[in-house]
Amino acid sequence: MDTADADAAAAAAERALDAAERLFYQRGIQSVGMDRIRTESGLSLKRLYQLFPAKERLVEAYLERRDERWRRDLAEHVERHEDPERRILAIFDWLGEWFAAPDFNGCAWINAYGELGATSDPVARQVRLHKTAFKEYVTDLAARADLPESLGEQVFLLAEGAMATAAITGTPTPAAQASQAAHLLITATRRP
Amino acid sequence: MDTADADAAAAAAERALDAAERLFYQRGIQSVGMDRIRTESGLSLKRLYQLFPAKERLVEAYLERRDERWRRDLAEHVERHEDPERRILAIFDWLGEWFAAPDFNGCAWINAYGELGATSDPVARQVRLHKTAFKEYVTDLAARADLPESLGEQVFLLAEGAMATAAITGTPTPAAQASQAAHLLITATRRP
DNA sequence: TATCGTAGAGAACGATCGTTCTCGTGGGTA
DNA sequence: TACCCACGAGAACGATCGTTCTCTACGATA
Repeated sequence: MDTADADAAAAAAERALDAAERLFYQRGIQSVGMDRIRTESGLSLKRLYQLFPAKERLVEAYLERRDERWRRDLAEHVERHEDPERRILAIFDWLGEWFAAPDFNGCAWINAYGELGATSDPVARQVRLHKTAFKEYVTDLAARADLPESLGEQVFLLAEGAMATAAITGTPTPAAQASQAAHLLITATRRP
Repeated sequence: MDTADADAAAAAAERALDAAERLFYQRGIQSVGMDRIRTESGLSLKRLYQLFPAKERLVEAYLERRDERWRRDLAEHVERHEDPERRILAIFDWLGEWFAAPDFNGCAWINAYGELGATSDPVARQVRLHKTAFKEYVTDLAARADLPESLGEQVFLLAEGAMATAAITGTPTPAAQASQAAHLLITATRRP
């Protein structure tokens, strides 16, 4: 049946992406071979290359799927709050929980850019897409709180700095520090 | 003569590090082979391995030498200003000039951590050393401006976010945005 | 001048990696 | 039942990379 084939392919792609995400995020992209992904996913190498004709495509798909989930999870957390200003600060609560998770290993896109941004245009493009989407989400939250776009951009920079620093230092404290800074910026910007 | 040998070795190491820095910073570490560094430096492979017994050592030395120069250049720029608060903002002027340079390719340490932080302890250590030194410099500037350590940490996060974002977007604007945020934080923190 | 040690140029080695190919098997169809 | 094809397992291939080895030439010393 045609739809059964499509279902099987989709399920196999999910399994491939699950393994790829676990390995790429934890150990970096270049240090994980396709053989390892085959072992971890249980798929044959032939099937893997049918689904993703090159490793680069698998990397793209990994970043794309993670982007959707990452931004969805963030939005779900943020929208548990009603107050528009509180929603901005909720970003940093969520980041703090993420930083403290045992498998936290920094921002997947900052890492991927550091690793392949200079050599792979598709990867660089995927990173830019994610970061502009995240920045737009933050400036959107600012606009809904009657705050200028400039504040959204500043909060975005704080979030980026917190992610980079939490990865390198291995502590979740940058989230709280960035939250305090965002709070100060909001109150300083609120009434000019 | 003994000292002549030492001088020659030091000069050769400089040439190796010059080539390594140019190539590693621009194209990433893993995508540059030792053969390329040999060609670019004009040194023989044997001499290269006498000076740096493994590629990892050359990477360490690259990060270490760049750290010294980066922080020295920053300090020289900052200390052209007398006012302690102005000195903090001068960080972002310097970052803005750096971001606009034609060969800017992000923060060498954030990039190196994304590429090798998970697989190379010496590299991860070198990145942590650089970032803690930079953070201490910023909090020191804050202390000299009678501002709390928390402000220094917030300014540090803004600088990190600006570096990561300038790399990914390819524009120098994050420096100005971070500078505005730092200015707001300073005035909001100055009188409680 | 004859010799010895050193250094450079580049071949060679062993490992790894992305990708493709071969082989064997099992299930669906006439 | 006999045939065919699609798939999985894993070997194989070609390229690359870090590192070492070989060979040759040269310069200092007795």
